[in-house]
Amino acid sequence: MRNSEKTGYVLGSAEELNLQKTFECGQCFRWSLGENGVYFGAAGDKCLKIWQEGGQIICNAENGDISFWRNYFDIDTDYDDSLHCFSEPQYLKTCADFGKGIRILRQEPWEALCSFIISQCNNIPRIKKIISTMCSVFGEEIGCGLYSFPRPEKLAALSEGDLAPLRCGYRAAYILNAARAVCEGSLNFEELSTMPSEEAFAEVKKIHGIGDKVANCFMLYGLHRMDRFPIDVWMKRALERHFPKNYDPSVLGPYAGLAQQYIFYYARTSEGRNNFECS
DNA sequence: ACCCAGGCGACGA
DNA sequence: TCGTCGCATGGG
Repeated sequence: MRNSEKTGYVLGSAEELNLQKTFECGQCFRWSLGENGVYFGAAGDKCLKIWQEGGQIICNAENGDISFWRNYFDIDTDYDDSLHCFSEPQYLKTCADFGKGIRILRQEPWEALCSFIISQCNNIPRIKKIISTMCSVFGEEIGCGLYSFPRPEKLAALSEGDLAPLRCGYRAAYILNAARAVCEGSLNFEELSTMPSEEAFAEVKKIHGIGDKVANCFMLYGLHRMDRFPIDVWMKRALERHFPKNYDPSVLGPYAGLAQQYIFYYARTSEGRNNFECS
């Protein structure tokens, strides 16, 4: 599996893992496109460089922890298995074809929860900026010029005033509250990951500042619960315009979350006034 | 000036 | 259970 050039490892094919779509579909906020088509970014306290060479995706992990990244990119899941669920309506099929190569990243639970608390009533470039500042101010250096995502223990000890440099407004109180809930044990990621989906959903929503949308995003991206179907303003518009009235996404079964990602990405890309990146 | 952004909680009907 | 509002900030 070892690539002949540099210290790169072959993660998979560009067919099954499309870097541009995966990083820019709105599920994660800490990846950037650098020189020569090389993406660099971080998850938790690990950084990575990753790029396409021919039909293959090659990565270079600073500490060589390849199993972490195979898990992160969900390499062992065959996404084609889900496609038969997305044959109707036609709009969904279009979205799924368009989004082929997107992978639902297995992000660290706290990072996903905190990121999507920040995302509420916010735009993607600004979400990225707030998270980047949060990491550089409260995280540790991890190489590549990047910083780790601050642990809840670190944030729980802070005051709202300490978060002022983030310029995240009213979300600061929600961040601190969630961090404290994690530290006190009232929000336990390991317990949540073993609970039935709806039960875990109700449990997460007990935290002040976490509603339907953030709870679903946390479960989909932070716990890899692929049945969750977050609905934001973009999804709402897409559902109103392109799906039957009172459409029930649970007909998408265990892959509803993946369908949601395809729809969100397609809606933003094809109908979007705003793009994903800063102008 | 006004509107919007991967929302949420409080409040009133 | 439903709609409406303020919340803090920045960009178009």
